[in-house]
Amino acid sequence: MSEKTYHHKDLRAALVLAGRVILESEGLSALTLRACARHAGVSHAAPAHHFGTVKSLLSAIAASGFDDFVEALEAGAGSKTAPDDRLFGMGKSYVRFAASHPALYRVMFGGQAGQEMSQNLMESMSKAWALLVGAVRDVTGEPTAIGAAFHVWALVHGYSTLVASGCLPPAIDAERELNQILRTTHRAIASLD
Amino acid sequence: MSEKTYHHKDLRAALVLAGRVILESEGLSALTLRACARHAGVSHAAPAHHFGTVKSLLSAIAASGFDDFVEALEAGAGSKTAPDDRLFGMGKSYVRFAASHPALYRVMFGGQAGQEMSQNLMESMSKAWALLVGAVRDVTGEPTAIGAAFHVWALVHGYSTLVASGCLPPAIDAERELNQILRTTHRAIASLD
DNA sequence: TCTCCAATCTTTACAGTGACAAGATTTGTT
DNA sequence: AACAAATCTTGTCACTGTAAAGATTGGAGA
Repeated sequence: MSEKTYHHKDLRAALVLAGRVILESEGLSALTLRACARHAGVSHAAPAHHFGTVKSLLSAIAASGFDDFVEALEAGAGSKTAPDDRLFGMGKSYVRFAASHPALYRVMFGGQAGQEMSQNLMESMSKAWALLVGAVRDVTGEPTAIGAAFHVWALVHGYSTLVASGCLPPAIDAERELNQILRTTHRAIASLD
Repeated sequence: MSEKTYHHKDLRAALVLAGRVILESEGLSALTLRACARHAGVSHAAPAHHFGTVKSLLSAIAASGFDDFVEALEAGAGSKTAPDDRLFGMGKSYVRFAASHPALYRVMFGGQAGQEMSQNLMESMSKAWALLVGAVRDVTGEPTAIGAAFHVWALVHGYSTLVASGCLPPAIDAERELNQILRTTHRAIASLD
């Protein structure tokens, strides 16, 4: 890789990556266009042509995060065949992802989702949602398990944000509590409704 | 009220109020120390002595939000006597608050809670938590209903953030769905465990 | 192959922001 | 009445987002 070329290759991806690194290491307040530019070794105005506004960069980072998120969910379901096991695996992976990438997770969901989501972001998000609906449908047996899926989503999402924000009350073991909650909810949605 | 006095009275409260107004009307990105100062009719550096850093202002706004939040929860439980009704009322008020103050709600919980919470914020938050634990305890009959309370909290909090972020999937009626979810969870935590 | 154009990056510039320091005004206490 | 502490103002600096104009590159058509 040539060093001092005018830096042509894939700056857009490099900036997104730099943004994610900064996000995890220094927090959201340190995530600036100029910081990403420095991190990528380009001038401070280079990101402009790729992103224009800073919200656009945030949106791209969120989309990138959702891609990894979907991967994690699929890995969580894994090679298991029993619907219950698959849903439990997804739920655990969901929370684990939020816990290990708290700042990213907050960007993914905290960005005024309904407002100005890029098409790319919208798609990545829908993918995760479809994954969840499918897993819940296999458990409940309903043809369209939207209601139950939303129930599960709200539960796991809420648990994740609480954990990612450090709101977990003391004297609660995260893993154990998650198991408990998932089991209870599973019973509730699998039996009736 | 004298007009051109050196502006002595309760600037701190005025700044918090201005911050909340800006937050709801123009969003988080417009919430700056200088904007609050302008809104309150003082110089740009006036907030410094009251808050110092901008995170301090955010923290104060969050605390103020939690105070209103606790009020709303109490009003939601209202004068009802049946534990179930009280919990349901609180849950509905919880979501309604988040839906009608989305930006504020995000500040209340998105602020790296475990990190640098002011003492004031910590207390206001604990108050809401205690309220919830009490209501859940009355429903389940457990002496310490921490687990079940956390379950309910995660559920309602997740639902709220999804609604406040506009992530509600189309073809879902918010009120109706909330009722459904609350009922299902109520059955689950009231029966066993 | 050569030329020219569009995409990409750099340089320069400007308004806003957070934070700090030093000075002005007010309040309260002795 | 006088002094000290609290409160607000003015001035300043580094940093940020954004825009405009100039430099460099890669590729398409001759």
